[in-house]
Amino acid sequence: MPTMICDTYGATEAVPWLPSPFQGSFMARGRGGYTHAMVVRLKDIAAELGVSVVTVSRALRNRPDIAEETKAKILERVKRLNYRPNLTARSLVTGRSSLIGLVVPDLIHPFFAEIAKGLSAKLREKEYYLIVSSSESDAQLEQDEIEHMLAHHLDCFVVASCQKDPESLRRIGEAGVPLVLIDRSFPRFACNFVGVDDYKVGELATEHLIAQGCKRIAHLRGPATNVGNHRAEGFCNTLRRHGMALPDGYIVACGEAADSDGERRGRRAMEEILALKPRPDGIFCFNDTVAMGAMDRAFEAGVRIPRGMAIVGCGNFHYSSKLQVPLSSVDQRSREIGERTAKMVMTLLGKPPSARPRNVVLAPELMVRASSRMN
Amino acid sequence: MPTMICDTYGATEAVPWLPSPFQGSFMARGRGGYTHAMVVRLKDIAAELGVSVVTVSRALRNRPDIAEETKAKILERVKRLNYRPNLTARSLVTGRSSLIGLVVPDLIHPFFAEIAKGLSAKLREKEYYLIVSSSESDAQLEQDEIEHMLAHHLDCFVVASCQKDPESLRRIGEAGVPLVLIDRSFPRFACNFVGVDDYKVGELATEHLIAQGCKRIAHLRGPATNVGNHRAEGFCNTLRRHGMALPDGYIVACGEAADSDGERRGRRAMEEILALKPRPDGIFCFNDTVAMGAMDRAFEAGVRIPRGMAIVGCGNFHYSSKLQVPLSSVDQRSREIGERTAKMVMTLLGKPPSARPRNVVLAPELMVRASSRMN
DNA sequence: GCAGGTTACGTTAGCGTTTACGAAGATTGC
DNA sequence: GCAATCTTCGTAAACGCTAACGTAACCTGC
Repeated sequence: MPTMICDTYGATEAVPWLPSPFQGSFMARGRGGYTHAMVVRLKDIAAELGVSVVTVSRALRNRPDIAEETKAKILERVKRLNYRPNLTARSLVTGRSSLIGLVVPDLIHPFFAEIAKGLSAKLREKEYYLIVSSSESDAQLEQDEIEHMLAHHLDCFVVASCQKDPESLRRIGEAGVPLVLIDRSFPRFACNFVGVDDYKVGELATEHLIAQGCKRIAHLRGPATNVGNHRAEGFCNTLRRHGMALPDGYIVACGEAADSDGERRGRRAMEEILALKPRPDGIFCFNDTVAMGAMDRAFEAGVRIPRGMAIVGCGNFHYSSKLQVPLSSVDQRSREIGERTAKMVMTLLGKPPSARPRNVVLAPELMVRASSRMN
Repeated sequence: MPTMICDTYGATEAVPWLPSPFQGSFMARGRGGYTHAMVVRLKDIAAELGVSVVTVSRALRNRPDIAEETKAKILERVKRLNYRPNLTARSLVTGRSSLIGLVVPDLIHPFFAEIAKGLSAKLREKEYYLIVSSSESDAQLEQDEIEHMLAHHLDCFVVASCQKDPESLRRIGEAGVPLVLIDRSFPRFACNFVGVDDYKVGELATEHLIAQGCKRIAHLRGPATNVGNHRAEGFCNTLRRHGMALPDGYIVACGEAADSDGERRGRRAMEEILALKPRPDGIFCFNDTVAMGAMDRAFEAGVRIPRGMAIVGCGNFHYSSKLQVPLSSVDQRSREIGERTAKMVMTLLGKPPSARPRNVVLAPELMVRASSRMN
């Protein structure tokens, strides 16, 4: 009975829509829906106290031009009646919604989940909220999502884009909404950006493998985006700087290598690697999922890790340290990306949209584990 | 240089706020902010075509009382001018925001991340959006978040609550907003609910351990919430049904056992287990994180898994299958919870808030892996 | 005692959209 | 051919809030 569904579970007693503590002095919100709940408005409080709506509004927003005494009286009533300002209405007149849009390729991916968490935590302090959308690494879907979210008049967009071409992202700017790209940037598209230096990622991993004594280092590379390209460039240049060879077939493309697919692609890539002669003794993988698949396949072929082949991944996913052979990995500083993004968003909200784009580029950090530790 | 931050990265060419395709026929949005972008309104389209605002609105909402010819003309212009309805304004008058609030204890936790993803995917189809908040398993924070989110006039709340007492959740209902609890319910609080049958979770895991030949089964139990209690009850009753003993010390409490903490608590719990005589030969753990910590500690003590001790976790986290000894785990059907929740939310939106609460209870599914497979 | 300032409010006019209602013109029925 | 309907549109009012301005009342200072 794998999908049994029942409809009686737990206690079924009273409905949670209890009668309100205040006695129905305010009636339902007219036309909109069926809402029979009592929603307190500025008008209600004003009427009760015999002051004007604006005065109540002033008290709530802590404006200077109101007597302390009146303010106290109003705030007391506000609290007692459990008044909540209608942010929708406020938004309509102020032009700010206190909502930030976050679009990422995959919400489950620990990297993006962590960013979302960091971002959300920081924004909360300023009473901003996050509208999230997972684009499933689908460029068209991402585009549609952004288009729809624009209608909600968000104050800022944060996007880890999977577009090939940033053209559709311009529309965000055209709508007058600030945009922060995270993790992924575009070659000829100047834009606020928070992420890690991916060139350094490649450099760091490769330097490490060289330091561990690897002589023939291969790279399972990612897609032809900025991220994939920069990591590959870092890899190549580091080899060159050390005067090391980069034979044909030492760079295997794994494509998108999204979470679900990465392992399979890693396995296939490793098969190509295993067929090489001489066989590489160090592998820098585009991400940890690819690395996991590659490692699995190497095990099956009887390769011992790290002695027979050292492996370094990328992303420092949560489970990487818990694998059979804990995986060395370049950390992407996701938490900090989230927090720094929040900070950037907050400053952006105060600036006119024409301001010069800002970049925050974090240095990656290598976590050395058993999969590449030689001593 | 662990935190190097630079400010020059990638190309810096043009600002993304390009001049709009339409020639400034509509000016900036007045008072609100500094937005110099041109936002097209109903009024603008109406003026261009010499019709009234309402007519344009009718065309956009596909109302019947409009001539096909006029509609076509309007829609063409709408498309050409790249008009987007202002959902904030619409929301103010209709009383619906097309926004759903999701509050979970931890966004990074794969279980909740998956729910968020499933929910978001289904809601997207109906052009609803998700406002998320991570409560960090802090009851007070959760309460504050909900309170703030209420001000945004969301259409529905989806909450995996970490309250001890559901009292604060009533306020959602009082505000006239539907509420769906997920994963966690409350004893005397009737409310819409989507989740897994936690009693069955305990039953399933315990039955399995018994079937594998375990004679002395212990439980590392979770918090004293519905979830923790139901799993423990399922565990106890199954043992009883099979006439098996449950000696003192065979149930060890691990408390909240949130993601970061769970491993540590698992380790500590396992220490208590290891001290028991006779030592248990099967452990049902509250969740996979606890199981991981427990397993680690057991390894250190030289226990062989599953022969010396079989272990079953709960949650079927992504990494559980990739551990040194792949962990058996009761799957929580997170993806389906997300999708079913979306479905419930959608039906709730059409109903008056007084409707009788509905329960969707999914059957858990056991994933048997090496940590408990005896044959 | 009065110009000039300050303090503490109220009045008015929106924000961009939808709903309710009304009215002109076209169409129908007999 | 005229009342009754249907079709297609417009006008007015509202949703809950805030910005801008106005205006009493009260303070100064000399």
